[in-house]
Amino acid sequence: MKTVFMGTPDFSVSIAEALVENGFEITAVVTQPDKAAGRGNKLRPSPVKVWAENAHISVFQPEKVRAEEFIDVIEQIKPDLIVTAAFGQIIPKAILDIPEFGCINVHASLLPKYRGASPIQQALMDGEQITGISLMYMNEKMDEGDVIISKSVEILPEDNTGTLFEKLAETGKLVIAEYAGMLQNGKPTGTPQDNTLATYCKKISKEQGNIDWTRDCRDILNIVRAMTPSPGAYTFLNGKRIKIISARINNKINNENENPGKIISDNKTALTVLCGVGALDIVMLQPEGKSVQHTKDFLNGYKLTADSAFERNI
RNA sequence: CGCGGGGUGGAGCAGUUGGUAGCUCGUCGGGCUCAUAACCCGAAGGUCGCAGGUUCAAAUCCUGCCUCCGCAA
Repeated sequence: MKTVFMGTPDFSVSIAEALVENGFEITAVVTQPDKAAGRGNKLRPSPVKVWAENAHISVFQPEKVRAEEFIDVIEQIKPDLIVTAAFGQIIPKAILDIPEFGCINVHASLLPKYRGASPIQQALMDGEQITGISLMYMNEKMDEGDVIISKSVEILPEDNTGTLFEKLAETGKLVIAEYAGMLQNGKPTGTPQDNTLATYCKKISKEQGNIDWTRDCRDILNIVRAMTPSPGAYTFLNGKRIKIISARINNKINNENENPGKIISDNKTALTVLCGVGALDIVMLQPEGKSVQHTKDFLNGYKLTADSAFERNI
């Protein structure tokens, strides 16, 4: 099965690996152009590009896949199948019509819920307890095509975007394997989505990680989970930015608080922050310029005072 | 050349008018206790990121490099 793979981040790499493991012949990989990123603004290739180069697969990085020249490229390759996973661009009909087995997309949610750019983060932010992987045929709309396989994944209270990402990547591999099996009987058929149940998620922004301590502790915890490990949930202490990596609901404080953000600590092991409703026990955090550390270690070197409090702005 | 912070015993930090290093936690041993993650006593553990330079003397000053991290894009 001559396949063209399109994807960009680590999640896509897992899917690409699964394709190879299941006997798909990836003849070309399409990924986003290198961008100046990170410290020093150096050009960084996407994870998928790195993977493809190591596997000696030719890489295409079109600025826009709808460009004529790129469509010509795909026509020349004449793939039997195109697979996308977190690619980041809508594929034009001219390309969708090329492969005999169609264009399929691996999406990290149980469609029709969470169509769009950040299904994993949004599910966590909403406090969902279940999500999953959907394998679907692509059409010209975003994540609206017929679903071929849908596999659910449980979200645990301690999950964050990082851990859920890994679980979904694993599940994605299983889905690919299942799909490979279905191909034995010809082109699989999909089931149309119920558009009335559809929900959408936008790309998340860094500003969403700026913790508003006046909110309910459950909401704040969900934001922390959704924003970790990247781009991170943060707050400020004495003008210094501190990332909250993980936290737990403090089950001794359930009431509304007058001074959200206030820190209650024994300066030894516990660091509790009052929220609008309830409170959170910080488990791991990361001070500006420092590495991730346990609350206990943080308290060891940073002595708090009785009126220490987290603030929303500097 | 985007801006900035840091690399000191296992961990988190202090120590920059230069004089071979200190705190808290942890670890190990002992004690107290019905018991303890609590308390008391004691011990081990560091060529202060690397390489040069200045100096009688550098963790502390200068130069170069490596490396970790925050912000911005």
